[in-house]
Amino acid sequence: MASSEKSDNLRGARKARLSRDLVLSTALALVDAEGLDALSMRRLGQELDRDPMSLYRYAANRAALLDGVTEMVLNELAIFPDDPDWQAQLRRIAHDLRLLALRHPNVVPLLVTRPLSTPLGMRPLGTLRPLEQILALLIEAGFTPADALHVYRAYYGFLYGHLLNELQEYIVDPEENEAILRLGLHRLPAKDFPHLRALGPVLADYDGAAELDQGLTILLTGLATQLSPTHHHSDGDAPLEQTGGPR
Amino acid sequence: MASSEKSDNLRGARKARLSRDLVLSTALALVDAEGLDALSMRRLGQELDRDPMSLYRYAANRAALLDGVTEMVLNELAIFPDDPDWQAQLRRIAHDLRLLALRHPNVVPLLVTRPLSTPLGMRPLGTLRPLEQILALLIEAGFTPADALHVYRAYYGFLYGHLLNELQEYIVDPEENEAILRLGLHRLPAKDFPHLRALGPVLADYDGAAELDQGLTILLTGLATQLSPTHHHSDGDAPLEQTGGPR
DNA sequence: ACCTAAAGTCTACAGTGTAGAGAAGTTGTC
DNA sequence: GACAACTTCTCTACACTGTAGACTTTAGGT
Repeated sequence: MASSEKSDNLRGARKARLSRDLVLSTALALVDAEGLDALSMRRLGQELDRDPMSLYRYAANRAALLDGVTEMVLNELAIFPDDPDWQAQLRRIAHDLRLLALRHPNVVPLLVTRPLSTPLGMRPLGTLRPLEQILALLIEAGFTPADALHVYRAYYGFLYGHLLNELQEYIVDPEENEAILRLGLHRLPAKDFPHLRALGPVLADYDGAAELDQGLTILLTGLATQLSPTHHHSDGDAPLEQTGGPR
Repeated sequence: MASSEKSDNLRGARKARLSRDLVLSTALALVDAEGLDALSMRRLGQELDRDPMSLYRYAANRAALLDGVTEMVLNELAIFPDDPDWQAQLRRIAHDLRLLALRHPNVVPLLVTRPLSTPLGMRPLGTLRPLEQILALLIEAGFTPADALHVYRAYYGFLYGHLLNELQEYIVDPEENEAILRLGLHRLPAKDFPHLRALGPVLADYDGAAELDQGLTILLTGLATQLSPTHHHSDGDAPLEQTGGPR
C-alpha cells in the first residue's frame, strides 16, 4: 500500500526532525486507528518516514514506547487540586477519564496493564501525576494523608473497574452492536446460560455515564460513613497551607 | 528446572498423548512461573516435548490459547447460585477471586484485558460462567433480572478495580518489597510528588483483604439504598424493603 | 572550514505465529 | 492378519517481530 518511500518528500520538502512528542503522538494515532498490534517499530517508522531504528532515540524499547503512549493519554486528563469541593471534583475527573477511555479504547489495556508490570516508583512520571494530584486534592480537602490514600484507592479502583466493564460491552460500532451482540448471545447454549441470554435487550442499551454516576454516588456516600475530612490538620503535621501558592 | 528435553522419556516411556487440558495447564504453569511473555508456541511445545505445531490441534491460535488459560483459571472459582444469603456469597466470591489472582498474578492482565477485545457472546464459555451464575444468584435472591445485571456490574467492576489496585502494589516479593518500593519512590522529584513520597511507609503495608472487605461493605450498603430484592420470590430470609427503583 | 555531538540509517540475528503438506500413529472392519 | 479411515504429530517455509552494533549523514558552534 504505502510503499511511497521517498516520493512524498522529493521536491524540497525536507523531512521534519523527529521529537519524542511527534513519535508518541503518531504512535497514539496509529493505536487509535488500527489497534495495539499495529504498533510495531517498523510500522511506526514507516508512518514517520524514518528508519525504525531511529525511534530508539526517543524510547528505549517497545515497552517504553507503550508507556509513553499511556503517559500521553493521561496527560489529557486535567485535575484541579485546589478545588474545595472534592466530591464534585472526583465526579468530574471520573467522567473525564471515561470520555478519554472511550476516545482511546485501544489504549485502555495499556492503562490498566502496564502498572502491573512496573513497580510504582519506576513508572513514568506522567502516569503518577493523577495519583499525586488526587492525593493533593483530598489532603487539601482535609483528609489525613493515609485516609486520602484509602479514598484514592477505593475511588480509582472503582473507576477503573467501571471502565473495564463498560468497554467490554462496547467495542463494536453501535450500528452493528445489537446485531452482533444478539448473534453472539444466540451462540450460547440455552441450557447453561438462561439468564444471560434473557438479558440480551437490557445489555443492548448501556448508559455508561449514568451507571458511572450512580456508582460514584454509592461510593461517595459509602465513603462518607467511614471516612471524612477532619478539617483541621490533626496532631502535629506541617502547616499545609497553599492558598494562592505557586503551582 | 524442567529442561529435561527427552531424558524423561528415554527408556520406553512413550510420550503421553496430549489433551487440551494438559496443554492448557502446562501453559498456565509456564505463565505462573515465568510470565506471559514466556508463553510462546515454541516454548510451550518444548515444555511438552512436542513440535510447536501440534499445539494447534488444541487451540486455534495463540489468542485462543490465552483465552484457554484464563478459562482454566476462572474454573478454579466456585459459585453457589442457591445460597439465599447473596451478600455473604458475593463477599466470599470476592475473596476467593482475590486469592486466585494472587496465586496467578501473571494471568490477571489476561483476565481484565481479553474481554476487551472479544464481544461478549464470542467469549469462551468458561469465562461467562461466573457472570451467569452470579446473575442466577441475584435473581434467585429476588432481584429483577435487570437489577441483577446492575448489581453485577457494580460488584464486578469494583472487584476488578480492587484487584488491579492491589496487584499494582504487590508485584515484587515481600522481602524486597519495601526496599524496592522506597528506592522507587526516592527516584521521584520531591518538588512534584510530595504527598506520594510522604506516603512511602503507608504504601509499604497494604492489607488487601481488609481493603477489599471494607470496599465491599461500602458497596453493598450503598447498593441496598438504591436496589433491593423485590422478593415476590420464594420464602426464606428477611428482605430489605423495596424502594421504588430510580430511573 | 573544521570539529563535535546528535540524529538517522544499514545490516544482521535470534525470535515470533502459523499456513501447508506430509508422516506417524491409532482405531475399526473384515 | 490386511486394509482403510481418521486423528495426531512433525517438517519446512515465510513473513514478521524487537533490537544490538557499526556506520553515515546532518546540525551547530566557533
